[in-house]
Amino acid sequence: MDSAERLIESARELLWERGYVGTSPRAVQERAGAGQGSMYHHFRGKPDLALAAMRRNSAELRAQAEAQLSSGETAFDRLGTYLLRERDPLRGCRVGRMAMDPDVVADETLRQPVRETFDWLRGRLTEIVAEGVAAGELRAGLDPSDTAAAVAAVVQGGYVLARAAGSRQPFDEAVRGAMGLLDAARPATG
Amino acid sequence: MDSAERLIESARELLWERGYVGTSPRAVQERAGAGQGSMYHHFRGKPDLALAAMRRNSAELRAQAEAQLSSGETAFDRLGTYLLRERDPLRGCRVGRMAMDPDVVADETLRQPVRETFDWLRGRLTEIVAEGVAAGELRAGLDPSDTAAAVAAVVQGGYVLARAAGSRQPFDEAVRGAMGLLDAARPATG
DNA sequence: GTCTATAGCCAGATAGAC
DNA sequence: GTCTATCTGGCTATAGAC
Repeated sequence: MDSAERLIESARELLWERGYVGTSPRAVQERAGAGQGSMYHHFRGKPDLALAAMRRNSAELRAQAEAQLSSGETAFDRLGTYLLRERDPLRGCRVGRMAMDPDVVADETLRQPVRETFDWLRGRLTEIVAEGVAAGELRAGLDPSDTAAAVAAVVQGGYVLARAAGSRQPFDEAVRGAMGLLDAARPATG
Repeated sequence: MDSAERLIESARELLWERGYVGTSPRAVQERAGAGQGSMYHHFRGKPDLALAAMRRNSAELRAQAEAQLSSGETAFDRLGTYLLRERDPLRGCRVGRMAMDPDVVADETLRQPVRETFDWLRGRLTEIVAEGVAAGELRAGLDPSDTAAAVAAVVQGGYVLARAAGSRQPFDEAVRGAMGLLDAARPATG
């Protein structure tokens, strides 16, 4: 693994742990075992390196989510696979975390990978809910787009509750709660 | 309003806008129109001032939430009042934001007001869901604690989605989605 | 209570040697 | 490509005068 690669990987980790504001080029270099000169040779500066790291984080998240969202027979199963997948709630979401960072949100370029990731996720969830409704598996009154946003929000909000509590319990409760509500929206049981 | 008061108010605003890591004592002093000496006379340092500001943010949030959670005839109405209350999603939550801050989460003292706020909120929501279930207004299978966590998470996650999108739309969708799912959990309509 | 001075360290970046 | 030197300025805090 060359220097540029190690710098990106280190930036990925630090952005996840400490956010954009809390991550310094110095700290990234140190973790990567690279010097100042190396970093500024490969990247224009902090925003440039962070962008490369964030794009990789986004791609990774999307690949994982897609795997879960396409796994399961029914729409309800696929939503369940996504919601109940094993996560580390106290670590939070490596992409969603960036949305709380003032310097990321203020910069259109830096925000782009974050925006695209969640646009895609909500779109994908919307499709699945719509399939469920079309198949009569979820009640007809359910708005696919709204329901999809709620599902995505439960996961992101679950991270907030878990980190606030210092325990994964609120996260687990929140996703179970979402599953319970989705279950209530099944005509067969509702 | 004296200096100490202005410092706390300025810290409140900056913590909301930029988080703990992104807020410097210098910036707080500048916004408050107070000097170094004044700040370090009234507070031991950055953590001490931040703690005072966070406690006030927590108290304010709790008072607002309690007002909404006690407004409405039925449990379903009270949850609706809470979820659909007017918010500024792009600004995010002044308490939940702190849960994403590494230096806050790492320090038990700083995390305390954040933890207490969400412990209280989830507890309060749990009571309301339990009342709804007991009254036959929400289906019996619904777990009060899990459902409460899901409701709280939708709001916190809605902020993440809105800030990622640069638009309040995903937030509004998420809370409408949550309302739709709660509606599906009413025996009368489900 | 508030001011100014001072301190040591870090952020973020540039320049030029190798 | 990577190194070291250097720069400006901000962070967080302390000390002592007023």
